[in-house]
Amino acid sequence: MANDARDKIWRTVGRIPPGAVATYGQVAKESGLGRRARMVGRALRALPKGSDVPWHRVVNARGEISLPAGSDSAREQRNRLQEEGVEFRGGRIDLARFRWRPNLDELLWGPADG
DNA sequence: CTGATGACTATAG
DNA sequence: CCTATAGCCATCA
Repeated sequence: MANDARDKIWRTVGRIPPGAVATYGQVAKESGLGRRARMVGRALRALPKGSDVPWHRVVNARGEISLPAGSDSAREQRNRLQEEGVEFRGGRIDLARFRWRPNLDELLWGPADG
């Protein structure tokens, strides 16, 4: 169905470990969607209310929360990230330190064996 | 159908 | 740091 891309995105976001963040473009690429970064935002917006998907671990390419400043969702995202140990400096996250590296997961945990 | 919008990004100046 | 431009594409008016 037309929600294939959305499901892929949700699965990819679900793989982001606590304390790490990924960018929209990164999620798109990891999901095999190329440059459709906007689709990622669209998919996250469509998340059901009680979803387990860690949507808060997705930020824009500048390491900032891309939700409307001051919105409940933006505050929730920031709170959750800070609870996980992600640091904000001047409203930004240092992607060099907190960016999710799927490759590193494979190196440490193995490609798919779990 | 057209045109604007948006939880985006890369590049150029 | 900023703005402008171009690419991307589902969704809405």
